[in-house]
Amino acid sequence: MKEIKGVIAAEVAKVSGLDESVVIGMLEYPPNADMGDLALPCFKLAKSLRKSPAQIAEELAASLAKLNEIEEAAPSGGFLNIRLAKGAFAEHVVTKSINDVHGLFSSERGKGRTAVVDYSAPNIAKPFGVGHLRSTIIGQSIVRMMREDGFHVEGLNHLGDWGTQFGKNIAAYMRWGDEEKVRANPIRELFKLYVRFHEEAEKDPALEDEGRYWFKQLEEGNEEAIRLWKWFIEESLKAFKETYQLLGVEFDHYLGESFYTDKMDAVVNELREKGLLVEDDGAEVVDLSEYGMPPCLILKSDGTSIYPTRDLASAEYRHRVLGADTLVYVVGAEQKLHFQQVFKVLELMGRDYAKNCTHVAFGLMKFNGERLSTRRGHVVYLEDVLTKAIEEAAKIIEDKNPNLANKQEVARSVGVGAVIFNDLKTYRIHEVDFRYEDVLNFDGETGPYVQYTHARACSVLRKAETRETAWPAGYVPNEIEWGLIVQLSQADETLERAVDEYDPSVMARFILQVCHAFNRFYHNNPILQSDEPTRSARLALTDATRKVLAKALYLIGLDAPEEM
RNA sequence: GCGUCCGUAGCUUAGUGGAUAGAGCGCUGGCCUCCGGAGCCAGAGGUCGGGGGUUCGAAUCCCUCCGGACGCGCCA
Repeated sequence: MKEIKGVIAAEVAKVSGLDESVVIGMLEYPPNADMGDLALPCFKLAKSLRKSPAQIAEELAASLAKLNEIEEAAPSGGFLNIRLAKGAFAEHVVTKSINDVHGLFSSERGKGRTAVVDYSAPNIAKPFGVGHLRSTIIGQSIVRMMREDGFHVEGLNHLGDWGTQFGKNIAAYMRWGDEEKVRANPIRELFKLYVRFHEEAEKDPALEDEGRYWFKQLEEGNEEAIRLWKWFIEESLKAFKETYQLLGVEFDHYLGESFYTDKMDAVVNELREKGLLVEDDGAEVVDLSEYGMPPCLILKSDGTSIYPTRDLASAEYRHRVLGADTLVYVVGAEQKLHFQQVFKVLELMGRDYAKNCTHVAFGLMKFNGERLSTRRGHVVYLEDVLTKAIEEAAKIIEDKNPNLANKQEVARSVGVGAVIFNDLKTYRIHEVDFRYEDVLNFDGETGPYVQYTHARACSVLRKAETRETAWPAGYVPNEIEWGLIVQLSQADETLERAVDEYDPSVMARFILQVCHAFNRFYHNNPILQSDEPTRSARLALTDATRKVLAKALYLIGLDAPEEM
């Protein structure tokens, strides 16, 4: 669609004297399909051209009508409504979908650039709850979409593997821990010990000192402390990786907070040399009052570092070692101020990549309207949620398609897809209230629905018994076929907007639009029983839809089973 | 107190300067001798939180009030 908009805009630019890119931005889709395929509101042009909008629309209509790509251009109350030449456009879109679906989506805008995307970031020895789901799948989708757009992307998992909590973990394990239990169920067992530590510490405050003592031991290299800490990480990571595998999520780097312990001095020294550090209440901070922000804490009053320091060191590492010119952080909205501060400090340090740092914030996840609180032990394990969804999918498969070959694998794809899609279909800033009744409902605008649509297209093509499909030259689509083609043609604009806004929900909504259009087409137009050339055209359109859906589903992290 | 974000149908939401505010769930009623009914079609359901303003045009931009969430140094 970008291409055809360019052609139209060039012509409008020539006649009106406006900038071509401005005209492209003004082109919109009419609210009603019978008005046309594209529309240009001419009201804004009235002032500069000193003519009435209606007159401008009329004049533009006359010159646009001459273009081969346009069937009709009609002025209507200050709007210019444009109908595309359907046959040629359809052939172009369908052919591209079938033979070069990557090209349909992408013009590789990110070519030559490198981005590091930070997502998921669970805490070692803590539950991986539904709350972590958002960062994980939004991040994974952003990684895939940016790669599609031509970026070189390094996906990074910034594990919470350092801090005073590990002193508590060690202390708790030494008092009450059982190696076998931890091995069998590392996260749940370690978390149980952690919760117990807090409970007992209420009665016996001396425990807190014990926790602090063990963290100090850890920092000073006590062998036993380090051995346990490494073991907790190893066991936790094993468990996390199982979940990632279930979700189909991957990382290029696992770099925890501890990785930066020896890389922070350089940052602190540079800040000091540049005169950015000031003493405040015993701590050292960067004053940001000039920019309307509270100071950014760099060293605590006891001289130790804190998370902004770590984030500065890690940004440097991502830029220098990993070669990133673009840094993306998929982290909850509650940390917005923190990232604004860190990015501002990077700017004050003279880092030019500071302007390419983005905090991709998302809203809190609630469970049945309640806030989840790890400390209070109010967690919902993602593992349990996924298991439930997979069981539900298996039940429905048993009911609707009992002869399916690889039921287990498909149930996994569908169950996990339901959970992922339920989350990604909503604008990421909104809070999400996680409810089983919604997640386990497979009707309507859901993961199973879009996967089903893809499987259905595959089924038609299987029955057609043709390997190659192609749009018959000169075939002009009917209204319903056209509706689907117009949807497919918007793949390029969709990817660009989704990447620019770092928002997978843009892609999810595109998928729903394509699915609605395809199912409408499917119900109203016989494919296999049609005469030529209609049969070929409809098969090609089905093939095009299948290819577009498979790609788009991949971009938001869903599998696209051919049967389900 | 200051700052940021959110408020659209019973519920979940799309639309963020253009034409009659679109969907899904739930509810009511149709559609399988036909390519997969996890589907399709139709219906009921809306003071776009309230009020002011800017504009040819406002759900969208500005101001203000109300409701909710989240931040505002020694956790991350």
